[in-house]
Amino acid sequence: MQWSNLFIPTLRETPAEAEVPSHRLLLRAGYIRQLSAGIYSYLFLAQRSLLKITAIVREEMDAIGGQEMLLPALHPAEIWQESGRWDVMGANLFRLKDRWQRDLCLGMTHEEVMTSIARGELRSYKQLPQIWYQIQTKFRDEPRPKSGLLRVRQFIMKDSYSFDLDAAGLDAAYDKHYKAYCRIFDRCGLKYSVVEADSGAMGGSQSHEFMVSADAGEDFIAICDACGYAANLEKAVSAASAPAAADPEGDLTPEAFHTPGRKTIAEVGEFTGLPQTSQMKSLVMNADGKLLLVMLRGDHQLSETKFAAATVAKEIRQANADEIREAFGADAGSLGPVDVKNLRILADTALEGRRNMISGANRDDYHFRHVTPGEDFKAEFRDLRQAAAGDGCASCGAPLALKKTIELGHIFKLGYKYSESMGLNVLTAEGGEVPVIMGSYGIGIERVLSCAIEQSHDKDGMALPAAIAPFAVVVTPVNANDPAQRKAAEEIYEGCRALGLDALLDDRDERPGVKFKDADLIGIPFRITVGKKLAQGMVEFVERRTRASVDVPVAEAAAAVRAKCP
RNA sequence: CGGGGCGUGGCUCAGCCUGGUAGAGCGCCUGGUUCGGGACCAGGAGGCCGGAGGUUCGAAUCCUCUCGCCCCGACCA
Repeated sequence: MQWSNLFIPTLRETPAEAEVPSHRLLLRAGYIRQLSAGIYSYLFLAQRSLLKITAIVREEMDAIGGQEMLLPALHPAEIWQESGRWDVMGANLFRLKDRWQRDLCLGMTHEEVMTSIARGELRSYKQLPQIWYQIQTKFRDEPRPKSGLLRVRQFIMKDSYSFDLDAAGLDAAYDKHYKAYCRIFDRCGLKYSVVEADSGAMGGSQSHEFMVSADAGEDFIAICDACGYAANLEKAVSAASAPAAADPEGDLTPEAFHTPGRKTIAEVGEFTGLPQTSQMKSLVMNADGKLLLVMLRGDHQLSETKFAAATVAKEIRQANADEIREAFGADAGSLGPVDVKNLRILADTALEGRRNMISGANRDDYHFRHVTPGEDFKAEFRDLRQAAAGDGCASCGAPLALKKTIELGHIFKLGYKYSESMGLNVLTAEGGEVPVIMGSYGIGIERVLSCAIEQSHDKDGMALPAAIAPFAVVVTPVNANDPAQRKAAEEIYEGCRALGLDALLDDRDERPGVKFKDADLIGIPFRITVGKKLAQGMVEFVERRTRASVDVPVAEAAAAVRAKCP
């Protein structure tokens, strides 16, 4: 294509609203324009890139036997009510009414629709297994859209669903997806980690996330460089670091002492001269309306995900000040586990075996010293804390690192959640009726592009992987008014096209600086510059990422690009 | 939902405190000179200052309300 005919609205300056690199560059490079908060128009360049990404996704999904469909974005409330998610999803679900005042919503995922198709049609084990997928626009009324295309209210997602007779079948479908996702992200030129994840509201037993490390991300993962263990921070298991000070020996009795105005762990630590690791943190939680006391080491943080899993509660939150006062007779800041009779107490495993620690005394402005978990109070010991940087890896003991990441893809073993709630059953060989076991697998298409930019950019712009760049190569005559340059550039451009390359001819009557800057900005991986060396029959072949430049004869330029592209 | 910030030509911003009906740079259009990393000269187009109401002889500027956008936190497959 000829640049002079195209709509590529590059900006010299960064629009004020953009903060993260991918957002800045998508705007500056003329890929996207914002219509409203979290809602973007994808212009020519973005669309080309997204089409390349979806083509790769399609190829790999088809390769594992996936069958592409396209399902409605507009759903009747009934199917969401059946699965129970009409209520669970709350304000995140876009809801609307039709002219008859019937409730509808815009699909945020498609488990319900897929299951409703399957239950009408899948009747026999002989029809299993199935993998169905689609590439569809999804809608989520995010409380806080942000960071360009990273968190938006309308986005494209590849979602697939597997239907199997039994757990072994689900394992196989899950494994196929796992491998297909690796191939997809490899082909897209991304560096990523696969981590164990919480299956959360989706239900189900096993789940992995495909994460790209980036400062713009909003998820944390814990990762062990030594053995490869990696998990979402919500779920990561670790060996707690050693306490900073040894516990006092002996079978000591809790002893109250006055701590006027000392409420936080840090304040009590300063007051007692003891490190945070010698203290216990008492958190009061409300799980489905019941209060629980949670004990953690002073320097640890509660993982609400682990807590929710331990209590099997649907709704958890921190208890409010009134609830705390009523149950403990003291305010937060002076709470502790000693003599707590009527509440269930959960304690983190890092407290198991510790002795003679500090805790609140359930009396304002008093704490206890010499509190021994298991002796001075009874508790159920569970892994409840969030892993911290420097904790030991649970598998090999090497220190864990925390990384900020963007979630690109997520695969779930759903189990029977939807087949049971929505009545998707098949007959077995024995003639009995059993629910179908399902899996659900998503990829955020725009996030692939955003992550590629986050991973591959410099001060001049994007440096996209060739597989997903809107064009593979741009042919740039330095002086568009020089007939010889023009002719050579056109020949090379046609040569590239003949070799099946997506080529762009920068035929604009602009100064060379402008053309180079724009080419760098929009991230075309290769550039052929037709300039003064044309007199010797040579042109320059420049690689965007490395800036490496080699002179090649005009007749060989197209082939040189071809050799570098996937 | 809590906290903070911002809405002035396509973009970046000044003007607002101390009211007198709008500016710069970039971009855009025309002509000319240029042509290897965002050229130069000359001429030109483009803004009811987010919206509504109020104060005032007079509001981009002061007051009230409202809408929108961004950031931090909470929340979040």
